[in-house]
Amino acid sequence: MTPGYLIEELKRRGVRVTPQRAIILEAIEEMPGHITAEDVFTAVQRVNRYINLATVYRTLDLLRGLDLIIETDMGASAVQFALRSHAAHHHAVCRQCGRSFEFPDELLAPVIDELATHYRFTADARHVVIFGWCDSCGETERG
Amino acid sequence: MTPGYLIEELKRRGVRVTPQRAIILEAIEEMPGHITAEDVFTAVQRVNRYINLATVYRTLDLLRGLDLIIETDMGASAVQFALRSHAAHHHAVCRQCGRSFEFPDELLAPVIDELATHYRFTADARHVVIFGWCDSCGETERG
DNA sequence: TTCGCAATTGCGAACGAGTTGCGAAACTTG
DNA sequence: CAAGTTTCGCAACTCGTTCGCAATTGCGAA
Repeated sequence: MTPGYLIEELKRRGVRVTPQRAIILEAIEEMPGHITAEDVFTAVQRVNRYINLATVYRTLDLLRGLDLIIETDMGASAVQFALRSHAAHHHAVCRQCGRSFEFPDELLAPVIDELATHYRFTADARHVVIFGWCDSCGETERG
Repeated sequence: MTPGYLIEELKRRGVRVTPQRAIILEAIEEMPGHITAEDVFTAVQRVNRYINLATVYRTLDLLRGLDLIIETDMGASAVQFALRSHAAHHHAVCRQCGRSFEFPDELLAPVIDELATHYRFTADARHVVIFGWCDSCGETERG
C-alpha cells in the first residue's frame, strides 16, 4: 500500500487535510484489518495527545462518505471498519510485538477460490490479516 | 488456547466487553476443567470485590448462548461449566451484515504451512478471520 | 499580506442501548 | 423445611457515539 495514500486521496478530491486529519489518516493506514474508533484514537494519541475523540469519529465519517473505508456494524458494541485498499496486501501480524509482514496474494488465492465456490462467500481478496507469532517472538512465548 | 481468547471472541462478535466481563472471562480461562458459578465468582472476587454474583451468572449465560462454554450438569448441586475448546476452525465474516461463517482448517492449512516454512511466521492456526461479503450482501455491494 | 468566510476543531453535555448491582423471589435437593 | 443455587425486576450506571457551540484554521480573493 502506498504510504500517504489516504492523504493524497483527500487532497485529490479537494477535501481539507488538516494536521489532525493527516495524523489520523496515517494511523489508519498503518493498522491492519478490522479496527475500531478507539483503536485509531489510541494510535493517534501516541503522536499527538491533543487530538479529540470526536475528531476521530468525524474523520472516520468523512472517510466512509468518500468510500475510502467500509464499516461493519455488528450490533451493540463498537463499530468496526476497514480500509478499502487498492493493492492486494495481506498481513501476518505478530500478536506479541505487533509487527506485521506482508505476504503475497498467490498464497491465499486457493483459499479465496474455495470460499467462493463452496461457501458462496466473496472474500476481500485484497486485505486478509492472519495473526500469529513472528520468528523472534515465537521462541519465547507460544499460544 | 490463546490467552484472551474469550475477550477477543466477544469483541469479534460485536458483544460489549465491559470491565466486569473482562475479569470474568479471564478468570474462566485460567480455571481448569469443570467449574461452577461459585468457583468463577470467588476467583473474580479476588480481582474486584464489587462484582456481583448475578453478573457472573449473566456472563455465563451469555457465553453459553455464544457456544463458548458448555453446561455439563452432572446432577451435582451446582451446574458445572467447561470452556468449549473448539477444534481449529476459522471465520469468514461479512463486512456488510456482520454475520460469520465457519470454515474448516484444511482449507487454510497450506497457507499456514507456507507461512511457517517460508516466512518463519507461526500463524494462530486456531482462529483466522477473513473478511468479505456473504452471498446475500455480496449482490448489492462489492469492495 | 491581510481579509472573509466556510470548514474544522475541542470540549463538555447528551444520547440510547446494553449492562450492572442489589435485594428479593424462586427454584432445587437432601 | 432449610440451605444452597439460580433467576428476576428495576433503577442506576456505562459504553460507544453524536451533538451544539464557540474558537480556530485553511485558503482563495483582494
